[in-house]
Amino acid sequence: MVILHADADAFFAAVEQRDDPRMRGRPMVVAHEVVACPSYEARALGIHAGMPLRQVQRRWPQVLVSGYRDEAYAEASAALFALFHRFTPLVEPGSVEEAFLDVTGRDDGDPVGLARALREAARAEVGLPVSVGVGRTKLMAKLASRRAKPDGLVVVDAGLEAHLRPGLRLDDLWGVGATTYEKLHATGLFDVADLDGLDVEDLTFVVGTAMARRLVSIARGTDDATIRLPGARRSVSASRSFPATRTRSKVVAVLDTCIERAVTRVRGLDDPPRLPRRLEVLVRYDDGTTAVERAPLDAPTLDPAALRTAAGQLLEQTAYDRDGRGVTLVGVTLPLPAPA
DNA sequence: TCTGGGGTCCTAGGACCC
DNA sequence: TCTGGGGTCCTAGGACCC
Repeated sequence: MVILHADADAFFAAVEQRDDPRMRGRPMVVAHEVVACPSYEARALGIHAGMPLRQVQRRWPQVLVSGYRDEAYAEASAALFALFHRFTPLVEPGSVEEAFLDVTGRDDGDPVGLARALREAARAEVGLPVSVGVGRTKLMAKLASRRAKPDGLVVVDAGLEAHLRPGLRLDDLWGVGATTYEKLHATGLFDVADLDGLDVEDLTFVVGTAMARRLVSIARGTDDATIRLPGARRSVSASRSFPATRTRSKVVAVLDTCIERAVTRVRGLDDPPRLPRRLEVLVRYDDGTTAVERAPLDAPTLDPAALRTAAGQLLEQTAYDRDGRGVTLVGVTLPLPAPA
């Protein structure tokens, strides 16, 4: 198997730098209140996603700021995926900016040449830097692309894989987050070599069945190289953060905007559009906690007025305006039924 | 340090049916 | 009338990803 992991570098920032010559080579961020994506030049200063924009502007006045241009990102993403599909039909999206490609049998025995061709085409035709990792499994390709960033190419061949695999830290594994690592750590397991000789039953009581199977297959080198083609979208959500507020009209106005955005995106998905049967409202407070309220709709609908009414009721259930905390984000999620 | 604005998948448990 | 076994569907909530 030959798997590529192709990953556009600092995607949102790179699109802005491509389209606006003044941004090129400069520290800049795509942000709205909070940094969503810093350019590599900005990262070099110590700026990272999630920083409040005001803090960035105070400390680094030279940093340029771009707002979001959703349409430009969607277009760039589509161009990227069209390019991926020229190399193979077996493309598994990871996000708008990255994908696994199974190019087994398509590389003329030269995976490096193929990966180079992909990077060059992305640069020439889409105008974006794309890092590529090559490996025998998705995990190895992903590790390789991580090492390749920014704007690089790394190959993990069989020899390097055999060398690397046992020493991989469990919290470096894609799919193992803080919670799972904590459980493994508490059991005395730190790296892949520690899994040697354990089987699924041994690990199930620690991390659950699905994770136990994954870990055992990673330890044995039989982990996943299967490309899963994308199915229909399962949900659409829209949210917006803002400086902490307890003003009801402000919160409701932002929520209404989110509903409009989500409805527009759902309509763009299918024709005729799938109608949500439920609605979720998300509220984040300035103490960092998050509340979600959900309820079935009276009838499946994309009518903004009906959704606003339902969302308003859910918002009231959060008691957002009565407990003294400030609200810093609101959003809606529309879960979508499977296509007919 | 775990943010923002998106998403997916897994698991547990309840409802309902035979 | 009650119990038990088994299957499916749905939802809530958590973990994880970029």
